[in-house]
Amino acid sequence: MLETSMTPATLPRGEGVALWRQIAARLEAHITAGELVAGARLPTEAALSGAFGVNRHTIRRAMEELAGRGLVRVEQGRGAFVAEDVVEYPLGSRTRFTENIRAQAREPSGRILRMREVEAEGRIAELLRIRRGRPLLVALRLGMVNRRPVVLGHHHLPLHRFPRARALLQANPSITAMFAEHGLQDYSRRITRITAAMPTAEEAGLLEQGRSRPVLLTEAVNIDADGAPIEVSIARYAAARTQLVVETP
Amino acid sequence: MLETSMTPATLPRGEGVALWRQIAARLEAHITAGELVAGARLPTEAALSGAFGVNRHTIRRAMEELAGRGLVRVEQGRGAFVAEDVVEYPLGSRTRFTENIRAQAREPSGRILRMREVEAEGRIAELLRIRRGRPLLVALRLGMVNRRPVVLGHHHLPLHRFPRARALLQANPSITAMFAEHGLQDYSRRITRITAAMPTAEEAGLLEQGRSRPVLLTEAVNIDADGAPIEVSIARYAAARTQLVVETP
DNA sequence: ACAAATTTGTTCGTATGTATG
DNA sequence: ACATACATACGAACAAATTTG
Repeated sequence: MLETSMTPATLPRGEGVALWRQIAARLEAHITAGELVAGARLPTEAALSGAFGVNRHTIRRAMEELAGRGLVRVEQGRGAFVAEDVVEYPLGSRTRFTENIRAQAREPSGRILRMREVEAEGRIAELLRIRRGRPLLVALRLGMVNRRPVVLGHHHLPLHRFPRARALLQANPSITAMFAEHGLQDYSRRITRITAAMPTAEEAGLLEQGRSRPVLLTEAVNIDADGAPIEVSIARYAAARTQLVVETP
Repeated sequence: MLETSMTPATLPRGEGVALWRQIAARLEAHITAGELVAGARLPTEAALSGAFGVNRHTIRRAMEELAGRGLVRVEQGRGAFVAEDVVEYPLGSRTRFTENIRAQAREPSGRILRMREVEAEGRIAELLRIRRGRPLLVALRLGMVNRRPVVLGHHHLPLHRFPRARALLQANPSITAMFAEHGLQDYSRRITRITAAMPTAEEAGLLEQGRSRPVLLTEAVNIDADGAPIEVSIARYAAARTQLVVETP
C-alpha cells in the first residue's frame, strides 16, 4: 500500500524543490500509476505527515495543489479521496443526461429533491414564451453519476402543457420520461448560456463539494419539434467533476 | 461622490410616491448617468439610510428593486456593486473575439502580456497533432471589452507553421490577423471544453476580479480549412462578466 | 488559527395611510 | 361608519458572509 512504498521518509531538503511539491508529485505518481483507484481514500494527513516526516501543513499544501488540479478531493471530517474522472457533458441539440452518461460507460441516476408550483414571471416566462402568471412546476433535481452528485438543476415546466408532470416526476425522476408520457417523443436543446459562480452552502452540500469550489451555471431552453419552448432549466454543475463540451461540426 | 450629490436628504414624503421608489430612481439615475461606473461599489446600506434619512429597510427595498432589474448586484458581507454588463460570447465554429464584441456594440481590445517559446508536450502536442518537442509559441493574451479585461488566454501556436507569429503578435495582438498574415484566411473552432476554477492571484489581478470569484476555464482547438489543428488556447474568462452561449440550430 | 470589524440577510414587532367592500 | 387587506415605513436584534489584523 501507500505507506510501504512511500515511507522512504527522507525527502531532499533545501535543494530548490519545496517539500510540498515533492510530496504532491509522489502522490500524483501513485494516483496516475493506478495504485490508488478513483474514489479510494488517501491516508489521513496525520499519517502522511508522519510518513514523510513533515508538518501537517506541508501535507495540506500538497493536498491543496492536488485538489486544485482535480486529482484528489478533500472532504472535511471524512478524508481525502482520489478524484473521480471528469464527466464529459456534450452540449448539442440532443443533450440528454442519461444517454450521455451511459455512453461514457457510467451509471446515471437522479433524484427529485423538491417540487413546487409557482406563477411564471420575468425571465423564465419570457424564455418559455408564456404570459406571466401561468402556472409552472419547478422541480429541483439532483443528477448523479456512479452515485456521486454532479448536477443540480431547477427545471421549469409549464403545467398547462405538462399537467401530470408532478405525479410523473414523483414516480420517475427523468425529465425525458415525463415528456414522453405527455406524448412528446422528441425535443432538443436550443440555447445554453454558461457562466460560473460560487455555490450556496446548500448547493455545495448537495453537490458534495467544498464551498470554495465553483460551479458551472447553465441556463438552457429546450424546445419541441415545432420550436416551441417546453422547459427552461437552470443547472449547477460541480465544476471539479464536469466538463461541458461544445463540438462544432 | 455619491454622498454629495445625493445628500439632499429630504425626500418628499406622503406625496404619492413611495420613498423606496424615489431612492431606487435616484440610484438608477446615478448609474445610467455613468457617475457610478460598472463594477463600482455603492455606499453601504447604513451610509445610504443616513444620507437619505430613511430606515435601512427602505434602502434595502430600493436595492431589491435594482437588483431584480439587474442594475446592481448585492453580495452578503461585501456590499452592493453596479452590475457590469455581461459579454455574450457565442461558441460557434466561427468564434472570433473581435468580431463578436463589435457585434455587441462594444469596443474590443487586446494586449500580449508574455510570449515564450517552448517544446510541444503532452496534451497540447496531442491536440495539435504534432510530435513532442516541436517548437511552439505560447502567447499570453489579455482580451478586453470597453477597456475592462475579460479573458486571459494562453495561445499555443506551432512555430513551424507560423514562423513569424512572434513578431506579428508583437505588432498587432490579434490572433486572427496573425493567421491572415501567414496566408490563413479562414479557420474554425472545432471543440471547446468548459469548466470552472478559482483564479491564481496573478490571474485575478490581470482580470481585475477578486480572488474569491471563479473563472470560466476553456480549452479550445482551432483548425484550418483542411481540418488540421492550428492553435490550442487555454483561456480564463472573468465569470462575472462573461456568458458563453451555445446555440444549436 | 483566531478574533474583530464590517456589511448584508432575516425575523420579529409596531405604526400609518390607502383602497376595498 | 366599520372591518379588512395591503403596501409602506420604522426599530431592534440577531444571523451569516467577508475582510482584515
